[in-house]
Amino acid sequence: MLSERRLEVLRAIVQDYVGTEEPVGSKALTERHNLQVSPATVRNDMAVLEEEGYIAQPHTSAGRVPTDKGYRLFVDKLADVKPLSVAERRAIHSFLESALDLDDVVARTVRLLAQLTRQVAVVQYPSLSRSTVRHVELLALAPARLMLVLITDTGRVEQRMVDCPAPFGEMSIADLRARLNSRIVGERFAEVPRLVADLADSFESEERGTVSVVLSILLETLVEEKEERLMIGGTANLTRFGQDFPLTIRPVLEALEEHVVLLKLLGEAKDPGMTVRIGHENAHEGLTSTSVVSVGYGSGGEAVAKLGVVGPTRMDYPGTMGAVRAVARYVGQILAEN
Amino acid sequence: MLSERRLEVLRAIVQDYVGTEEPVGSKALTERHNLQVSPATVRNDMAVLEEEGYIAQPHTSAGRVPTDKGYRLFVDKLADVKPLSVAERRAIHSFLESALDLDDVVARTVRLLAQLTRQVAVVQYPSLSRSTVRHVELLALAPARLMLVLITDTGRVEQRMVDCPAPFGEMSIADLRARLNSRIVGERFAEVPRLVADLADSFESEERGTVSVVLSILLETLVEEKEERLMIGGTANLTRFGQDFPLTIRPVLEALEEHVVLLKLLGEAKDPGMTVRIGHENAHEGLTSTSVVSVGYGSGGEAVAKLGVVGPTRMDYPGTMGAVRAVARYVGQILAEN
DNA sequence: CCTGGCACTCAGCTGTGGGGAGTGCCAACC
DNA sequence: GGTTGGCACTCCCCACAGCTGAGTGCCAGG
Repeated sequence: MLSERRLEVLRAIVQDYVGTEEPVGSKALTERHNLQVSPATVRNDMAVLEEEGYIAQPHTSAGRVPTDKGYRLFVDKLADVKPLSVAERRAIHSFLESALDLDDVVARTVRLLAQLTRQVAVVQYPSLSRSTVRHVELLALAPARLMLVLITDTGRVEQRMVDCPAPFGEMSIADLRARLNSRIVGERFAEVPRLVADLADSFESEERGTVSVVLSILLETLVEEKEERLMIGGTANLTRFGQDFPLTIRPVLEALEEHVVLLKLLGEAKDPGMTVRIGHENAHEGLTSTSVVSVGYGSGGEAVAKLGVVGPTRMDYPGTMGAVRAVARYVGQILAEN
Repeated sequence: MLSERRLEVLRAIVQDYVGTEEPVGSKALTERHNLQVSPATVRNDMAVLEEEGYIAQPHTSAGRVPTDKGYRLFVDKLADVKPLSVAERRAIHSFLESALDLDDVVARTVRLLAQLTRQVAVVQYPSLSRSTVRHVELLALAPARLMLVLITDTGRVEQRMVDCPAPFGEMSIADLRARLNSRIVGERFAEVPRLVADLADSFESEERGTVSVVLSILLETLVEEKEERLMIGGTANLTRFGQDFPLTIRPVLEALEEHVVLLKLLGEAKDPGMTVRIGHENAHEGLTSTSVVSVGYGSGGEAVAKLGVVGPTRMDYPGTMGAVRAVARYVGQILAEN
């Protein structure tokens, strides 16, 4: 167990390093934080912190830099989430409020997060399976072609083409639409497979083919991990990373383009509150020098999706966490209002 | 007017520079291209080309680099679009064919373009105003709240919330929906304002408020330049740019995040065929060291939107143009099939 | 356990000196 | 007039060396 003062030294190192982006030495520390001890004492503390793996030296005769483990301790024990100012909160709310539709809400959220944190923002669309059904529409496009449109309570709209095995009548489509809607509107999408399981049985045999195709497409649309979408932004902030650049930025940009990777990353964050994954805690190797701060958001008590930011491990954790949390709250509110 | 051989020299310079990313000298030129003349002659030609502004030296005693004007001449007169191989075309088609919906088509197109050209890809969603109406849906969400859903023949779906001045009956909604659809389905969105202008008049006065709110939201959705959306990808390719990096990459990433800027950029390309804007020809200052190759795509004869790539002025123009054109064609086909 | 002192380390900057690729110019040649 | 080989010149780039200074580890004394 580290003494109180050593923790204080670690905190000071993290803060200074985040601020200056340069290894911090013992003398500078005592000058900028009133630790009430001499540089020599701090040096001893640093030696201990280094031995325990919380900090490291880029090379001999350089200052110290926090390790992933050091940031972890900082985040868990030493840092408080920094709440946003009233002005910031107001700005967030009014910016999100004027969104036109869900795409716009998501797009604005991304911009907002990127701007507030000065990092890369990632916002997942509300998951279908965790939303409820607002409406299902079936449109006849051609004699044997339908369009299936799903609308959720969070405003998300998904459409799919359906190629039917045989032509269908206008009446039977209307009938199917009505029956589908009466069964599932207001229900959670996760329940839909159960609710429509026997729907085909109640149709005449010549229509059953069409009905079952429609249903299978409907169910396909709901397959978890296929239905999830996200939007990213603020990649220009990556240029503030550091100097060496194909080495740092490239893999990150590549990882960000792989939405599947990002979705998995967000999915792994099981913590009901905020999750911070630091450096090597991220499984994906392109992201081992970044940290990911994520949190669920939702209109009611329960999260319908996640959002967060990706930035260098050397980031302002309290500020970032504050911004992420605040934005998540307001997005939830906005979704609830629609 | 430049002699035949001087043009040949320019072409050789462009090709070599694009290949090596290094200023090209007279000796290397004569070795790699059989120009049938000595380096000294090439040097004389280069001096002329430089005087005319087609090439430049980064510093005395260095090789030559094409200027924007040089690339312009190369693209206009010296380069042929390089068609893709059969295998590539087949891959494009099968990759796009398995798309589920419009979002997926656009997303796949972006990936494809980015991969083929190894540059940043930009794909605009089919413009609403240049599409035709497939269906309009009105859903009652609350006593005085509607959701308006527009579906185009290109598969694009837009939704908007409508807050009505007064509660409405289920019947009147069905009525409005039916009348709206019968007027505009199959028509081009651009015609919609004209077609619905007098629709409110035919309703009872107590419903007229709701109807006109719905119509105004409908029209608002169609306002050009507000309805346009796009998707970008392949930003990781920016890291192949060069060495100095906040200076080159940063403004480009920033410009790319400004979708408004990109839309304007694409909109400016009036050429019915392919448009290439080189370096300073791009109005936006973040993009003065990039070239933009764009082309319209569409299901029928006429373009419903544009797509293209953004890359360094030092890019493989023939190859890029070939890829952009091919992808645009296949996207058009896929849209037509839906 | 804290502190001042001291020797040591080493990244980063600066300055110097070739090496080499490339140029411009000129005189000769076809 | 266009083309060519020769030649002096320019200047970027790189490698090497020396210096500086921030920072460290260790130790002896408080």
